[in-house]
Amino acid sequence: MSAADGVDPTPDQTTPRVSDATVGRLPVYLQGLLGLAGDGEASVSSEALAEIAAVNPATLRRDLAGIGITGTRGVGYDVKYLVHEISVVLGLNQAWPVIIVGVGNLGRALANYEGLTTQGFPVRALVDVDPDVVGTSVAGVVVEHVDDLSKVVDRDEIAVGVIATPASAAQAAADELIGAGLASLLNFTPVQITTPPHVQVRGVDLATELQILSFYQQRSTAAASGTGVPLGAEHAPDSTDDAS
Amino acid sequence: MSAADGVDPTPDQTTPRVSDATVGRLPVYLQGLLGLAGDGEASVSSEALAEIAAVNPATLRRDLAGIGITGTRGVGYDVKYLVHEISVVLGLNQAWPVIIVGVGNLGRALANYEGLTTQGFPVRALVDVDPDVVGTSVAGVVVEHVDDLSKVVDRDEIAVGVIATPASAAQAAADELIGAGLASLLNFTPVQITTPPHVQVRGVDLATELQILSFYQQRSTAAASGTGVPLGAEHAPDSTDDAS
DNA sequence: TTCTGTGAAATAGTTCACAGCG
DNA sequence: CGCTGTGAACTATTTCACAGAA
Repeated sequence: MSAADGVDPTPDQTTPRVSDATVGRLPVYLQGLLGLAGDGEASVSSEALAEIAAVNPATLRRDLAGIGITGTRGVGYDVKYLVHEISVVLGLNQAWPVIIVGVGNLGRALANYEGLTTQGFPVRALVDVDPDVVGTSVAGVVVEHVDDLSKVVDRDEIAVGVIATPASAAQAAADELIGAGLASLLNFTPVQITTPPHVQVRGVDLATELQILSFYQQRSTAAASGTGVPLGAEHAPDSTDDAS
Repeated sequence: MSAADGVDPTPDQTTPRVSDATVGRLPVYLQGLLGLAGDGEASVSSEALAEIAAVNPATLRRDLAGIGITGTRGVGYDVKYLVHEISVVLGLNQAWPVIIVGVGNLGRALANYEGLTTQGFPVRALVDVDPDVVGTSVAGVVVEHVDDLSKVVDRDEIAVGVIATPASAAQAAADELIGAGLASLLNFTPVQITTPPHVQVRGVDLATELQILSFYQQRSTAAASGTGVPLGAEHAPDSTDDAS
């Protein structure tokens, strides 16, 4: 029983089978490595890089071994080589043009975020529904109408769709992006969008992140002060107000 | 992380020990439940909610049981009750005032994002280093100088610090926030910041998310087209065939 | 000697499957 | 009956610990 789900005459071999957990850490390693490279470091030990990435050294070594990266015993890993290899594994040796749907506050901020372009995700297109916004230029890109989305995706060879619409329009935006042939979406709205299985969606939701922080903060405060109410602010529970 | 390691005279009992995996899903359930509540639904089965949240029903039931939430056999879970209980567990029955450090494009977008305030994370303070920005008003909040950060945190009873500075200033911002007594940080820069163990940091990094998307997109494209180069763009990197 | 690569053990998390309450 | 709550099996991931390459 290979890992394949359904019927697959070609079990694997072509598939190195990198675990999701590993994939999630690769960008962290890469980030740390870029810092080291900037400092002129030629090699790193798994221990040093693990510290930077805040993981266990064994985990790091296993991750690297798992994607076929090998170091030198007694020495460590070659920084430049590592950067290159991880980049290849992540697919960063090529550009992945991005379209942003929804040019409000957030969309505008994203369009202006140069980290995107410099990291290989050039913002090639912006679309919105608002006629007042369509035609304006943001970060050097002219905003087009969302009705032309499919055409635009095709024309600009877009690879990734970013959803920065109001929550109410998120599902529609996703549907259109998928209809245009995209299989990689990044959803900035707080709603869960549903997609066919071949589409990869990742969500970046502020509220979610904050709620998780809130949980841990509450827990640690409670632990510290016995039966703690956090901070100085004492808002008695109750009030489940917005049952919306 | 770092739950009790070695010596702990009081093993637990006070600590319900909710798993990280569960905590990460609670906001998703909550989101789905709010939608159901909005539709006027009075109760849900684990199956229905699991579908909305895209998880296995057993996982959902276990999560809920794990935080002490109980349903009614043969019926399901009471929506309003669930919303309330999850909110309490996440600590959402109180407000967690937020400070944003760095009022650039991103900081401004975050400050204007009303989702924050409506979900119990009011943006109470903004600080920046730029004298041109200090004194201006963004989203109804006057930007103060970062030198006053500690004072501001104290005055406004801030609970969460959001780092929206340029990457180069991220660590310094984190240090100041921690120095001001905060234990919950949300880092929007692409750099890994280091903090003492009692501080919870969560990162929302666009590049990381996109790199992960890139990986999966590349994998699926490769799988689909045999030996695939993705999309129409054919950037043959140099053959990085393994070097093992 | 140092530091990788990896069996093997330990942990964590998921999912099945079903007893049993309402 | 339908659907929860959970033992038990299973799968995934982490971590230890150490053999062995450079």
